[in-house]
Amino acid sequence: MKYDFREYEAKWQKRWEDEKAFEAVDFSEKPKFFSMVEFPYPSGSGMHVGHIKAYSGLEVVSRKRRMQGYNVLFPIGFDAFGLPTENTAIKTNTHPRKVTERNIEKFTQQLKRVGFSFDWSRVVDTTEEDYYKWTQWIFRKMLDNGLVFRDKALVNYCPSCKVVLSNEDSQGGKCDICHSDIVQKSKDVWYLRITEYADKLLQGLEGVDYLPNIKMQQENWIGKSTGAFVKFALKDTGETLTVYTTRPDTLFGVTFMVMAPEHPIIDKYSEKIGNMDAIEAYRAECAKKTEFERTQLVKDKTGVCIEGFKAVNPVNGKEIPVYISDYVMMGYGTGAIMAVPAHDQRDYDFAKKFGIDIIEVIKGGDIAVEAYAGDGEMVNSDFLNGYTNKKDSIARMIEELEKSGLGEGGVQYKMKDWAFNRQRYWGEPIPIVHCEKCGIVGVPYEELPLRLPPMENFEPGQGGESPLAKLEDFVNCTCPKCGGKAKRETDTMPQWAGSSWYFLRYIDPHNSERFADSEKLKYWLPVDWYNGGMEHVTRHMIYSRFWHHFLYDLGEVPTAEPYAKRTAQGLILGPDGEKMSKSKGNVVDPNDVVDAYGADVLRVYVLFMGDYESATPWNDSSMKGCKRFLDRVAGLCDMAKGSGATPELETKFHKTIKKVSQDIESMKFNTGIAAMMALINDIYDHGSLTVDELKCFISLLCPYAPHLCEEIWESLGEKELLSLSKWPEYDEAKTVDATIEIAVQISGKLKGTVVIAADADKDTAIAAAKADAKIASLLEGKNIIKEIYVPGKIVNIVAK
RNA sequence: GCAGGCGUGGCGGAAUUGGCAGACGCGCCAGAUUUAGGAUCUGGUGUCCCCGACGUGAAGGUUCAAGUCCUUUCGCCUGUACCA
Repeated sequence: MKYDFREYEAKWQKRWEDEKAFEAVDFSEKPKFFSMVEFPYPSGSGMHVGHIKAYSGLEVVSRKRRMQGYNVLFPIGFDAFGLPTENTAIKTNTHPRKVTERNIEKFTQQLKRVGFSFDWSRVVDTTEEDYYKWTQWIFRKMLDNGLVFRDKALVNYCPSCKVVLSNEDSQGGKCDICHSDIVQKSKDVWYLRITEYADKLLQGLEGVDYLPNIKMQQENWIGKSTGAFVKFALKDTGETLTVYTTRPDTLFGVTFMVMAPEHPIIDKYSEKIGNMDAIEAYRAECAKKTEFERTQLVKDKTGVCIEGFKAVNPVNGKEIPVYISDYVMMGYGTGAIMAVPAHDQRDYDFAKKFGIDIIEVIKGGDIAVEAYAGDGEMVNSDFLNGYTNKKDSIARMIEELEKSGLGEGGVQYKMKDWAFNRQRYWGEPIPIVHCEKCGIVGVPYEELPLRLPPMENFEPGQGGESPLAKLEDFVNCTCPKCGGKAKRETDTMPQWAGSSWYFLRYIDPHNSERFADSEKLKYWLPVDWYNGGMEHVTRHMIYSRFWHHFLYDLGEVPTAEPYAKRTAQGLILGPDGEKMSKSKGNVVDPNDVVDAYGADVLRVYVLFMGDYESATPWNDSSMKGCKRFLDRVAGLCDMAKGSGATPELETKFHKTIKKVSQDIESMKFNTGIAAMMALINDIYDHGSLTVDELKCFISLLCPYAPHLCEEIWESLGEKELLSLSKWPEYDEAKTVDATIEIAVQISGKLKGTVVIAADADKDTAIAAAKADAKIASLLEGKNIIKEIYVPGKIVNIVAK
């Protein structure tokens, strides 16, 4: 047979679809396997080969599991709300709904051409009303449960485009679109209180099977720290300034305090402050910097000393100055710090610049040169003097603080609450109304979905408001509570919302009563294996784990954790070794590859090109090697006759089945394919194989190159689909060779090899090695000091 | 700065608990076939001073034995929120 993919790829794709070969069955008796890939954002430029690699991993796993008798749910959908679609809509004067439909169609066509075994009956689209109804429903539940609140926040604002920008779109303080200067603007923001779940999210990591680096990234993102809250009296105000510190035991080394420039206490006492002008000027400077810029570590600290009040160190009564500086953020801790310049480099730099005292309280460094952050004996610290273990000194200080009521132990998280509103059209409307009398009122559940109203012009409203603010019919409404006049919230949800629960909708995508049926949830949850990009392992995964934990607490889902296992694929780089991007012109379109080489070659190549978890550059000629491999597979048909096993090949077959099976489970697809290539080389060397062996070979290859394998399977007279037939099994005993070649070393240097029985004992192996003529001559006249035999590997004779 | 990761032939990459470094593929070289190109087939291909020695970013160390373990160091990539 020839590898003539144009003849049959479409044929098999149609047959899989006609026979519903890959549709999951709810409540099947078979063991369930829920494998999920990150659903794509359907962009206008279509898919690139990176998507194909991202999906091919679990595609192969899923196909193998089906052949092993699992009831597999391998779904796909579209995360279709988002800014790029809205921008395309504005630019081309097309409704985002239309743009989305067009893009989804394009993606669907591309995905189907590659022959992915998705369950196409369960496709979800986050922008459909019967999907976002439930996104809004979950949000409403959060509102009812006190997890939604409103607060002021500083946002990146482009005065020219009149839009709020993400940090990503405002790097370097310039707007990504028009390149004008960004300003920091205070704005009302809806928050989800994710910090309430910080501990649960941290503890939940203990029971899940994520790659270790993924787990660590999530732990660091949540960032739990233990320390103490300490109260400093502000003299002449009656106010206390509370700070958070991880090292309360360094309190005797505090020589000044720093507040974030935006700290509200400054405004409260502005009349007492003598240099308010200087402070306002400094604040104006800070407002120009984005958070991104403020967070760049700079040696040269800036700040202003507040004239008007001083703080009192609670442990020694010393009066110390209070500064404002932009290295302190409102968003972490309390927005103010106690500065210990001797033992914190940032405080040290600040103290040096402003000529503030530096008092050593931990011995071990040279504070004339730099801050010392290591451990050591406590000095200059009254009752803490002599402590050498920081755990003890911290505990003692907390004890003292709590006794005197000047502070208490506490924990802090790096993780911030989730800013949940965007001033955009193409997103889920936030189901809230603002009533003059009742305040914030949720839209009643029976009124969901709160539909995105039709609109012509998606340009943002005045002063960076959502486009929806321009629609009076939408904005003006009656309060669900009192029936009086009210206004709707016009902001929409961020893109993260729809993707926070989509795995639940796959389980029951057409349910109109509930987001998913409880029994089905019980059957399918958790997702057994979730694969996606490294860039989503913190934000997306933590957000969706948060939503799931919340639903679990409500009793709506049967598991606390949504994902039992998580892996991540590496990027495909352009042929130039750079990240693929339109602007660099190094993007490879999967359609072009399918046209020229066929879907099977594309599938095999993206998994063979390198380690699945690492970034690998695309290489056209390397892909041709995969084409040659499939040519040779097709060629096996002409060599196959008879049944049973070929003695010369039998062990090789069993070894290959084992290797391919294991490598799929550990996502070492490249070495699994290499094993099949090595086997086919052996078969060609041997010159023939049996029909049974051919069937075994194509069964192993089927998850990778299903079209070709189905075609060969059919040509052998089989009527049922290979994709649903049995995965080959191996006999462990037959994976071992009778004789093996082992290396022989003399004093650790390789000198030759010798063939011995696989089960030979140490004496036999060493005797065989010594019997070798070359080894014998090299050993002549030498004293043998030690003889080592590592079974199946090596003999090492240490001689002098 | 912090966190995570990576350095192996001309290239992508292989190497259980330390046990024959370079599997498999690309590329390259030679031969066969072909009017030529392409395709295909066969053989070869880490380096060198080639019956021997040297080789996994660099330098030390542990060991009978190190790509793998330890120390120091250099370079690169990714994420990032100066986190008190």
